[in-house]
Amino acid sequence: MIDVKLLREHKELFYDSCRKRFMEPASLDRFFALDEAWRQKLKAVNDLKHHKNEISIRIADLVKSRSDASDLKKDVRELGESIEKLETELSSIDKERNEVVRSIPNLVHESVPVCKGDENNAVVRYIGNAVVHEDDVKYFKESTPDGSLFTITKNRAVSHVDLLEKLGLIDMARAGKAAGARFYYLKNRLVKLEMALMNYAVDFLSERGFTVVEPPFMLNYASMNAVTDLETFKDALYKIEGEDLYLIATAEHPIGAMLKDEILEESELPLRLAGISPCFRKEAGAHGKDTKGIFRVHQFNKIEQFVFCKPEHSWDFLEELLKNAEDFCSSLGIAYRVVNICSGELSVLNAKKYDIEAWFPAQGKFREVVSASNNTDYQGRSLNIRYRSKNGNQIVNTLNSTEVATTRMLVAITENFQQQDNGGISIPKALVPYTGFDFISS
RNA sequence: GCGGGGAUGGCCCAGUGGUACGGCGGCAGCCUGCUAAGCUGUUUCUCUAUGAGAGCGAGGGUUCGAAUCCCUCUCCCCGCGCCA
Repeated sequence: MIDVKLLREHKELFYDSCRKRFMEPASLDRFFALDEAWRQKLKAVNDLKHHKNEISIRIADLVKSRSDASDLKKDVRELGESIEKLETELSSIDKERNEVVRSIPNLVHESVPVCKGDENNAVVRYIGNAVVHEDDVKYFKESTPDGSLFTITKNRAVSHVDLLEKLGLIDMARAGKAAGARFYYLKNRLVKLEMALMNYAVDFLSERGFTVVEPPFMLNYASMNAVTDLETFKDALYKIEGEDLYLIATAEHPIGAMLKDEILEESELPLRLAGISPCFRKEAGAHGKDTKGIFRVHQFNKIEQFVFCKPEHSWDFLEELLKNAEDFCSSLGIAYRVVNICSGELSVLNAKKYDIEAWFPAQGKFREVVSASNNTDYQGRSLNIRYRSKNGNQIVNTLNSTEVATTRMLVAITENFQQQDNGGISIPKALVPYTGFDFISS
């Protein structure tokens, strides 16, 4: 959540941020109305309580000296009733105000392009040498900076669904029968390839100073509500029936919640954590999108980068996390572009977000494979994670970024590394030490 | 799942109905050539702040008054059961 003190003292920052997000500032107006009512009510309640405490102390004296206190007791009982009534009103105002505060989005960073729609995201850079079908050259050039390196081909790459089915590496039909749409069975060498991706990513981040963590795959309501904006995400999260448990949609959730309500030493920061977990998503709003194959699924594995740091370092860390993910893509030989997500498409938590979009030659498109966000102090405040400093306890900043989401990267590899002559898939060199083979054939 | 024990400020810990004791650590100041020691103050949250309110795992209840008594729940420790 946002800093309520900052909101009171610099309301213009928040109205400006709302405008950048193309949101009505209704929640801000509502907050100020409720806050005013709350303060008045609080003052009244505190005055009554003060009075009550004073009388209680007098009663204590009377009781100690064995005198009669029944008149005073009657007064206090009546006071108690007034207090109870006011407190009920106060807590209902407080509850609504807190809900309103939680709906106020993070401040948008000044470097974020102000506009609506993914098509207006700013292209930051393009890296690699994409193989582009001749029909897609126009789109490719429009989607990348001038002078970007690419290779034109006349042969359209086969879709991952067709190729993987043909090679006996996935079974979508039976997954549909057993579990439903957007589930999959991976088979044979594709399983090994996925494990190789995960092992490689874990080693990659370990070498860059990350502590590898396998977290709980479910969280309780309090943790989930603190680590993410549950109102927005409840349609994306699976709830366990009859239990206070939600399946995680990313390791970001349990890693963030890991330090909930803790006070860290300044010397412990920054903390670089690499979470490895399955991710469960309802994809409720994605009807009709990417319905075939394993590009958009209800369950996938992901290695996630997460950083807890001091506020003055978080913008450097956003670049570091992005670099880690970029280097990983590059090392696999996947061409990609980096986009700076525009203000209208940011989540409530984000101050700024970069996506890495890999080149998918069969689709003839750049598609999201990585998302790197700086949530500044927004998530840290909801989680109540602080660190000791000379100026008192301060809220940590949190950042997260995909390192690799396996299913999307398996699709990228399948589309980019398929062999036109023999219909097989070659394995990116960096992964061969992990797979133990360098080719998948029929 | 069953039985027993526990949860108090950043940490440790006292507290059997009268408004949370003491220690450690941190911070500030004093004192000594420096350092250490010592001494003094301070230490959580909220508010319209020379003041007041809240806070003893969470939520209810009894009471003028609850860390303390009662009920429900959570987590941790010990033992039993079950178990990859």
